[in-house]
Amino acid sequence: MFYLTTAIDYTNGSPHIGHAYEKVLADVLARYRRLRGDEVFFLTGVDQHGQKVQQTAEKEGVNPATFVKRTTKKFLNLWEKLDVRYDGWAETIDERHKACVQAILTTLQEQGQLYKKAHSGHYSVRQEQFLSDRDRDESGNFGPEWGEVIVIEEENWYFKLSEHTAWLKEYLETTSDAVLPAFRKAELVNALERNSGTDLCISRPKERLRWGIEFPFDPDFVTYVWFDALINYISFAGYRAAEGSELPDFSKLWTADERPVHIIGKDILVPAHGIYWLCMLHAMGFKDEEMPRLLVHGWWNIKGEKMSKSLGNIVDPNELADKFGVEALRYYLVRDITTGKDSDFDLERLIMLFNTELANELGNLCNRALNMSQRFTDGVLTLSGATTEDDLTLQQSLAESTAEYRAAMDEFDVSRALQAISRHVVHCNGYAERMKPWELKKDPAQADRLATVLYHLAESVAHCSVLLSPVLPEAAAKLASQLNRPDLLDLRFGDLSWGLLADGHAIGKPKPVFPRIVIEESAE
RNA sequence: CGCGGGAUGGAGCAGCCAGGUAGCUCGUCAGGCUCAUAACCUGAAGGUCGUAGGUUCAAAUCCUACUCCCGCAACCA
Repeated sequence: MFYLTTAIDYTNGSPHIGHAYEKVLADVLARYRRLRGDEVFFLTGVDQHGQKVQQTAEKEGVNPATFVKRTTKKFLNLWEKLDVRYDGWAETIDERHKACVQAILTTLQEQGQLYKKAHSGHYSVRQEQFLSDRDRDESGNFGPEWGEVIVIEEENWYFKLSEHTAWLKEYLETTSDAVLPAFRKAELVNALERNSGTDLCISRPKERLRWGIEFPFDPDFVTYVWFDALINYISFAGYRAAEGSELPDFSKLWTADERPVHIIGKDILVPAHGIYWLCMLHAMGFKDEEMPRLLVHGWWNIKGEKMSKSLGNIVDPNELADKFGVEALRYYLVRDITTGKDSDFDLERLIMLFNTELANELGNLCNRALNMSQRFTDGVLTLSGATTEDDLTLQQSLAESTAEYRAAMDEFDVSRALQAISRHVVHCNGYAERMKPWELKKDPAQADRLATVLYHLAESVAHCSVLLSPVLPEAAAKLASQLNRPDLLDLRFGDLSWGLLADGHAIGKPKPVFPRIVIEESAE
């Protein structure tokens, strides 16, 4: 079983292009693994507790539960719109999740992994948070943005993180695929060296934060982010689930032979996932070979700058999907970035990539191939002709592209996989140009040759539609249906050998699947 | 000596981990084709791979130093 998760999004605002990227990437990988024939469980969801939610809800004069329901809906709607198909949906206000968190806390408490300690420090009454030296301005004072700053003492629960960092270091050093890509691991290891010896504060007193999960053995406290949000990866996978919870069977999802993959952004690797989460799992008794692999993706920047609310350059995925189509957006998000690195979000590139690679190259290939079959052979494919060098080269091109596609996808490099498809598409267009079926049809003596050429083109389209299906499920379905073989999408990777289309198969009528994006008004 | 990323023809990128003719897309220029979504195909111009050293028969790729840009300390994938 391939168990794939994403970070869960904080329900304090609206989803932006980065949220969409992560989920589309996960969806593509999940669909690809299904294509490979693997059993897949894809979990995503939302993080609904915490102070920010509590504050924003108060500001808007609603209770946090209502507020959270409203923002959660925005994410749910977006995933539906973008065709993100998950198997499990995590909401941290879910009672089953709370029960799991509390069970884990109880066990760790019994095992002596938690302790209570008083901490005194500078506290901003306005911002409702403790301040550190980093929050001081140049002159060493806390600026007016913090309002009244007082010194208070507060008790909290701590997790003995320091008892696990030695293990973590060893684990990271001996596990090559603990963090991908490799340079992210280097970052994590360095951070670990600087940062060991301290424990992790995991609670907030209720008078400060009500909107959270109550400590089972100390009802004056709620958990603070780590022992809540991070737990979602196991709570919704059925870890310590009660009878009749309708959650999955944890022992089947979380296995050593196919370790889970967590897709996360680069910002939450250090320290949240790379240190806290792995140490938490270790404390719970997870073995090295059960540790999740962390697939760390980069960010979409805007003209070289970070996307942020304060800069006002947030890109809204809803708008893009409405304007250019879901398929164009999905394609762009996984095509124009190398998994792990940052990329620049550029509308012109979105349009350019869709128009050239999908509309012009692939779309046009499909359209011309099917159209010629319809016009020249009444849509019936036949295999009677002899196979020439050109035909074999095309078949080889397809085989190579398919292999490259697979290798790239297995390394989570969707962009490279898509380029491999493109390479074959271009080969096919060149093949059509050289074979000139439109000339062959003028000579009745060439009927067999014509049929062979058209078959090679149609067969290529069939393969491409299958390969494309993880990224563009809707377009793939349209292509398969135009080929009169909607069942193509039920195929597995291993079925992809030459000859998907049978002798005598009648294809359907072509209709452009990727209409070019034309920018009418240059306004904006 | 904080940590990390980036610097490759006009633009955007890949290649670097496992050295061996510098690759892709867009753009430009010149041809060709007409089955097709003004789509397709062919060819050309354009790069001393940030700088300076080093290792090597051989360096974009490994090592050292340096320069510039961007992140990590603010909401945020």
